Amino acid sequence: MSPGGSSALPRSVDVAKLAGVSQKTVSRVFNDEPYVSADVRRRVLEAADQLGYRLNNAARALASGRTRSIGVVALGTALYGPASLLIGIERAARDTGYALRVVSTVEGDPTGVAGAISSLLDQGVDGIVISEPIDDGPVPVKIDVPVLVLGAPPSFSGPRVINTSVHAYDMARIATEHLLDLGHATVHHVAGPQRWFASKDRLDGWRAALQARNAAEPPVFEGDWSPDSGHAAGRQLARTPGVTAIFAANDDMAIGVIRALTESGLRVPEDVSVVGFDDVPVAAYVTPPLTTVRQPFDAVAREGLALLVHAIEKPAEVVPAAVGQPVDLVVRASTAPPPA
Amino acid sequence: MSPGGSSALPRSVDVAKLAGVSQKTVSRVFNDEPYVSADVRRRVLEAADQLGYRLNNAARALASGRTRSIGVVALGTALYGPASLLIGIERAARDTGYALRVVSTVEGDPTGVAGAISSLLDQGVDGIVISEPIDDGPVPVKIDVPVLVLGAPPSFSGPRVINTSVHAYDMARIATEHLLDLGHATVHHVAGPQRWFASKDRLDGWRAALQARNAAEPPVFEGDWSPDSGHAAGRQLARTPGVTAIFAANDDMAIGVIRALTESGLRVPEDVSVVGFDDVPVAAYVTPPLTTVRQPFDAVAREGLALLVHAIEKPAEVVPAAVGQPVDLVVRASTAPPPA
DNA sequence: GTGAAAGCGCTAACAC
DNA sequence: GTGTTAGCGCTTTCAC
Repeated sequence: MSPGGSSALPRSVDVAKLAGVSQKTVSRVFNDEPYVSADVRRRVLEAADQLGYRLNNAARALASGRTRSIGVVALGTALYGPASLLIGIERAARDTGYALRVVSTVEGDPTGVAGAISSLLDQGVDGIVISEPIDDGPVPVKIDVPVLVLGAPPSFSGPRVINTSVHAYDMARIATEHLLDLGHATVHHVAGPQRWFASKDRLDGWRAALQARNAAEPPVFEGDWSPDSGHAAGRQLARTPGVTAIFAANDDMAIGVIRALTESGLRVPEDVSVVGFDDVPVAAYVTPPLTTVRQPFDAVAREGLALLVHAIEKPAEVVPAAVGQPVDLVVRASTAPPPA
Repeated sequence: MSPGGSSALPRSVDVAKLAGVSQKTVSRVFNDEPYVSADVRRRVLEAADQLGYRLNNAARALASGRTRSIGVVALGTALYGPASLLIGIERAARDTGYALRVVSTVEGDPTGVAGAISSLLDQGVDGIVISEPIDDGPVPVKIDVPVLVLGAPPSFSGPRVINTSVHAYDMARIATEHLLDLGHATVHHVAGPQRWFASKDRLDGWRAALQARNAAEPPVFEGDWSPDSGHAAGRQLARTPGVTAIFAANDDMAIGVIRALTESGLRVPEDVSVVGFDDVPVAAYVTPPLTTVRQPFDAVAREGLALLVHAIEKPAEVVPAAVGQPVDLVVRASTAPPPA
């Protein structure tokens, strides 16, 4: 073996030499630029293949000033909603040709979202997605790339911020109306943590539905998305007279609520109806099968990413508004008319 | 506004100028190199802060040949196990100071894992993590960085491949033995897709437990991790005489199985015991609360990442073997002795 | 259609 | 302790 022999990775000059063209031509081929003859293109590709050449992304980023990657601020949780959304973002990003850098906000980290954004900016990204945002106070970071906020009301604003909503508000409203339509006098709500915009949205939707029907607004229970917190709320609700309908802000809490009701001797849906939110895979297989709301994570991610890429690639143009995505109420067996 | 005025991002020379030092000194400060006087360090930091300076990661990567990022090949699914593992990886990576690039293998993509790895290599990573690997055939990519395979037997091998196991084999064995210990003559198994190494491991553990006790090995049902597939298996099992104990390869399928049994008029656990795998959050709140196996995702990710970083930073040294992480059998109410 | 030269913003190796 | 000099491997600009 010659010293340093075959270990060094080939560079575009090596490909150029082998193909008998200039280095610039290799660059043209790898960037799909026009004005390269079919013959030259083929020769370059062949040489590259033979050498095992890969474009050096760092050099490309340095020279062009663009990283071709998007940063995601995710939540460090395996909750069905956030996890599904992250997958949708990954898929959508790949389709647009952007790579993904992911940072999670840590529970209890004082720097929160701002720290995550700062870290992404350090890494170098052309745009940022804030997925399932939580209200973390102001974000004191100078952000010089477009930001997409997925699923939040426009409270998170700025010069280059794009907001899309997952229509959680409408969905919560529809879920609540479903219960009202069945004849329930009012609907109790087990909310998520109020720092999450998703929780606020659902709370507001629930409230709006009650107000539109002049239904009394009972006190809200605030859970933490866990079945455990749903269970705790359910135990209290079971002791509260007149509770016939409950809307939980996610399926896990709904399942906890149902268990607590059942343990207290109440039947679901004969005595109390329960609606969840998310349509987790097991929702159809718990007892009773859960009426819930299905969110179009993939479509939301795809629409949002398209807008973000637009903002990245055409900074001068105005970003079109998000259309929003339709949602489904999935009626199963956990809801029924109130007891006579 | 002066044209092009304040929009350009500051570079390290700008900081150097402002602080009255050389550009190299700025570099030293930002890389925590020794031999910088406290006074100079402070001045540089102040100047940087004033200008809003950030190190340009692309330039750094180009000059140093290291990207300080790790690529993850994830599965494009919100399944609890894979999602939890991904979060664990993100957390562990952040603690080691590496950034994360994520690519998912797409269902039905012919390039599969190889394509994902290739994409990461294009993006530029110092190491690769293959999380929850599936058997995707050979990987015909020349990989010049260390690779960590999380949770697979060493079938995925190569010069710089590190294997760690989540001890799924042992866990499956313990789960099966739990049922045998309760007095069941044998245990039926609802497996995951056999392309997943995780499924194979669990299947092998189950089989080993049966063989060690000379229990008959009933035919295996292969599901796809979904409650739906568990439900289908459960319907068949309900019709099969002599079924008193079932081990499902994940909780979702276990929940589907339980529902099918219940629909067929069988009681869990009085007539049939069911064990799941994962300990999803709702496991304690379904009916009956599910006996299952809890996996130490965070510890597994942390151990694996530590080994990977070791391999990245000390290429010459031998990577120590993975110790493996302890696991828990969580006994709840879905298991009991067989009917008399 | 293709090529030559310049430079992106850093780190590496060495000098002082 | 600090500064100087060369690149890292591309893209950009402009010439032909």
